[in-house]
Amino acid sequence: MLTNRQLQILQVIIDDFILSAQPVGSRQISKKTEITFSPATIRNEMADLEELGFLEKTHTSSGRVPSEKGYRFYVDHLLSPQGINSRDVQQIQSIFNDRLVEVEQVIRKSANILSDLTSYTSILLGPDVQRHRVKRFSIVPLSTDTAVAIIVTNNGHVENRIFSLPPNVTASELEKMVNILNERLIGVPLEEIHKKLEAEVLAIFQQHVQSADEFIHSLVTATMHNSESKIFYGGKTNMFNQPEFHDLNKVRMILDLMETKSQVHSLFQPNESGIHIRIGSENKQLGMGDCSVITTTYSIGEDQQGAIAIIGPTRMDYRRVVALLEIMRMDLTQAFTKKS
Amino acid sequence: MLTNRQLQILQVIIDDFILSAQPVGSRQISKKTEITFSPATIRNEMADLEELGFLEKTHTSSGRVPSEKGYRFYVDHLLSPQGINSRDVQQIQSIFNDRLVEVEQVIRKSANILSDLTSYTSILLGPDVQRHRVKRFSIVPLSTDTAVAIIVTNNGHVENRIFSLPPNVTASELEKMVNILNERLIGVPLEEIHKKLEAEVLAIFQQHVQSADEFIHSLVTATMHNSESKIFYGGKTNMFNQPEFHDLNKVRMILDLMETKSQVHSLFQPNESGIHIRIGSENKQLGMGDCSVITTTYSIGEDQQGAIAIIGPTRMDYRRVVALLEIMRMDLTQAFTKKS
DNA sequence: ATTAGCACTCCTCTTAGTTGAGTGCTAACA
DNA sequence: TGTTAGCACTCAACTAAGAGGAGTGCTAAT
Repeated sequence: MLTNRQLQILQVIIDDFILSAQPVGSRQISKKTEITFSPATIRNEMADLEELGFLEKTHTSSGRVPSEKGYRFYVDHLLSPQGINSRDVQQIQSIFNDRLVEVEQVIRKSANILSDLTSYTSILLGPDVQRHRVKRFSIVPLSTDTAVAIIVTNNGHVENRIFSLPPNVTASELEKMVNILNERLIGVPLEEIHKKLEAEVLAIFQQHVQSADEFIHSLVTATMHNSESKIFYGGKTNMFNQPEFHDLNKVRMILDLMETKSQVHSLFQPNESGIHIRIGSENKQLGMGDCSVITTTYSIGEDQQGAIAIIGPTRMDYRRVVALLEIMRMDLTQAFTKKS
Repeated sequence: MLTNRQLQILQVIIDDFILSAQPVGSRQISKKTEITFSPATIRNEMADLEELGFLEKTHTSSGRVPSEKGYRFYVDHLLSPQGINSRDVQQIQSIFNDRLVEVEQVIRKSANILSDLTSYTSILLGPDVQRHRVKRFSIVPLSTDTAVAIIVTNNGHVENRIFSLPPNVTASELEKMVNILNERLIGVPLEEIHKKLEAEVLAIFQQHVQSADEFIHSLVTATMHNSESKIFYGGKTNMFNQPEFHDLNKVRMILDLMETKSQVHSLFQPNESGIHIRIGSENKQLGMGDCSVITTTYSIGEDQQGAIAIIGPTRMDYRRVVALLEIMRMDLTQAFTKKS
């Protein structure tokens, strides 16, 4: 167990390092007003903290730098909630000033504001389209053998996909099919459409139209690989400001990661609420060893969730980011549930 | 006017520099098999070429490096067309192997292959949606005061926008209006919809429904700010490989530029066909002073165009890129006009 | 007109020395 | 016994000087 003095010193060191990005020495610490003991004492304590694994040295005669374990302890035990500057709060509120109707717009703006306020990179996940429910299904023929299927969801999201039409489908048949589809699919979540098509709709189609098999098959392939939730970025190049990312290779790795949808999705905790922090090597993605990721979720309507991630160096201003995410999460949730 | 020997030397220097990124000296040139004269002679010629502005030195006793004027001369007069490796051609053809129905998919894949083959960054512009023509217009109400307007175009593209519904619009009124809209708008290019709405449709609406004004107004604002042509990127971080971009700030500028739609659009020549090359400071965009941009266009259907840009260092392999773009442009044009 | 030879330039790399921030340890002190 | 002053030691960062080498420009010979 750490003594109070050790806790205090650890806190001061991490707070200082987060600001300066420089190894912090005993003399520097002793100058802080809240520190009443001498550099020598501090050196002894630091040696102990290092032995316990909370601090590291970059070389034998350098100041101390927090280790991952140090950061972990810091965020778990030393992170007193921070009040946020009212100017910042105002800026967040400004997202909702101009009555943006579309969810996308709000999220896009949120991403930018978050990256501005943190000076890190933000990634926001929009609502999980797979869980939207069908509001209307329509089919618009384009040529003799192709048509576009359009699904409007309860949230006003529109999915569309071109698919190939079996030969010799008449207009009246098509109309009939669209009617059946609407009867059967309204209220069904997108992720279940293809099951529903095969389980129920196929049988009905077979009674009414020719080439039902092919038709359903076409529709199933068209609706199967439906889009995942959309990804919005803010401040993609903000990490260039951080001294720890002055290395081109690191930056490249992270930028490449952000171009890959599956990798981006892997940054988020599956469905858990609250704020999650992953520090350094706790991130398993290639090239994220020097990053910390703070994630949280927000609600959209009744049963849908979006997610927020902030990516920064391990030397991230955890306190500030956590506070900002807390506000953002609440504001977004409020904005999106009030409405629908 | 340059002598033949000067032309030959200029060509060799640029070809060599494009490959090596190192200033090239007289001895190095004299070793090439096609060069029959001595280093001293070459030095004299180089001094002349420098005086004429085609070459530069990085310092008094360094080898020569092409100047922008040198590159310009090179691409204008020394760029013999290059046959492309059959393996590369094959890879380009592979885009069209698997019958991708959707234009977007083809373009996305093209962007990736282009950046792979060139090892530069590629940007592709999809068709100019504004010039698509309305195939079907429909409106799906979401709540009492909002609805989503959906426009399917002749190419199977789907535009949709949420707009606010005037109070007290009945379902039958809505149906009536959609019918009128379809009668009047089918075949109209998206860019002209709002004009048409105000000029023709408004008058008709006024005869049939209440609150026609508001309704049209809502629709106009919804269709006014329609999406520009979609942008597809390939190899965004490829520039990290180029030694001239080992400077974080340069890279950052370019990456930031690529995040800004208007900036990206400014990279493209307005509508001119053929292949265009802008070298170094011929690019007016901030941070593009060390880049060259090669652009061209391809056709989609009868009257629509997409565009391709390759961004690399001024020390770009112009010959190869031009040859690749030529092929790509033709293949895309062919693929997209055959179909529709 | 071409080229060999040579002095000169200037980048790059290495080595050595200096400085300064910071540590660990010992001994003195309250 | 916990705290602190003092001091020797370490090591990164900076500076200066020198060696090596690639390349040039000029002159004179071919």
